[in-house]
Amino acid sequence: MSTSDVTASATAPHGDGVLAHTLRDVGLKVTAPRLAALLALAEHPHADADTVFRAVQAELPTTSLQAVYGVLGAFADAGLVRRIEPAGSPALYERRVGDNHHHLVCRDCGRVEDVDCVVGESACLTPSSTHGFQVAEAEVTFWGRCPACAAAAAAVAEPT
Amino acid sequence: MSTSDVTASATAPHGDGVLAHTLRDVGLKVTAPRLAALLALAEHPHADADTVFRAVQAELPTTSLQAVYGVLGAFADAGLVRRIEPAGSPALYERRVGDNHHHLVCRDCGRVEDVDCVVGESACLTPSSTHGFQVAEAEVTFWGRCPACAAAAAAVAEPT
DNA sequence: CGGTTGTTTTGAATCAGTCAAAACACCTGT
DNA sequence: ACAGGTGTTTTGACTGATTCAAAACAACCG
Repeated sequence: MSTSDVTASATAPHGDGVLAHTLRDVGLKVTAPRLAALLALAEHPHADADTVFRAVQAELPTTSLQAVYGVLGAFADAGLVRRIEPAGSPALYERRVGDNHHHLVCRDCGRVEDVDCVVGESACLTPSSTHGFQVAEAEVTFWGRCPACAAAAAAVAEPT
Repeated sequence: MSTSDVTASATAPHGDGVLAHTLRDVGLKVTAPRLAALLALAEHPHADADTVFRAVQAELPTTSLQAVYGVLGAFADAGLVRRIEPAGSPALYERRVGDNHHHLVCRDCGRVEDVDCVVGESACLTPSSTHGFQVAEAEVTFWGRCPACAAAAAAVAEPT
């Protein structure tokens, strides 16, 4: 069985499920590639364009990579997904949005985990000096080593 | 007059000034492109590789872009400069290093300003949940609009 | 069910950065 | 002072991620 059965009705080519409503609610047309991309993002909470592409392609083999870029761009513009770009990685997309959470990134393998805001929204949004900037958002990235990479590094250092 | 007179002595082809010592102190050979790059970074506190390249080229026309990438990479490895990669910009290099400061980035024009750490080093380094990661560093980026872009945006919205 | 508008396909191009080998030059030791 | 070894720079090609543009297509409104 596939991950989602797209039931066609008389008026809605791609069904009327939760995902379809999610799209319509932000004024986007409901298409198969978009539904598949939403599903892919649900399964891969921090996916790059290529990961989404491959997941979408598994269900819809004719989908092009450019379509995925278009879909992800539309999602980001609509506020449906957040786009993050950790140094050294391609852009990642996540559905968890609007809650001011931050990220933990492994320097070795690039793995990303979510972290709730440390010091509360207001402190996060208040730099000591703004240089006259209108500050809209504070983005926090914690860099470190994930458990797997820490274990691998320890094994190399102490090969017994 | 040029920005720096490189005085050749019997033993040191590229002088023995402060910048040369900076390089020797971290075990790097002193070369003209490296001195020029250090100067360029002093004049442009958040410069991308191309900006450094053009500044170096002004003094040393034969310098290649790849040399600049090499120089900046060597500086970063030696801890002489910090490399930041704000989303949507190419990598930027800055000489201010080791003081855990953060950045204010203009969403419109990409301008970058330094900001001292908001809540103190320890709080910055302590996420609420680490998912088992060994956290080494917290990077904070404040996104907003610089004064110039805010004024430009206001002028468009209110064209009178 | 037809038309409009927005989406996807197709194909090409750009930008930032990396890789590799050969020419070169800094620095050490004599 | 000078020659050698090692690290740097040049030269040239190449990759990965993303964007641009035009034509074919499909969702949605009436």
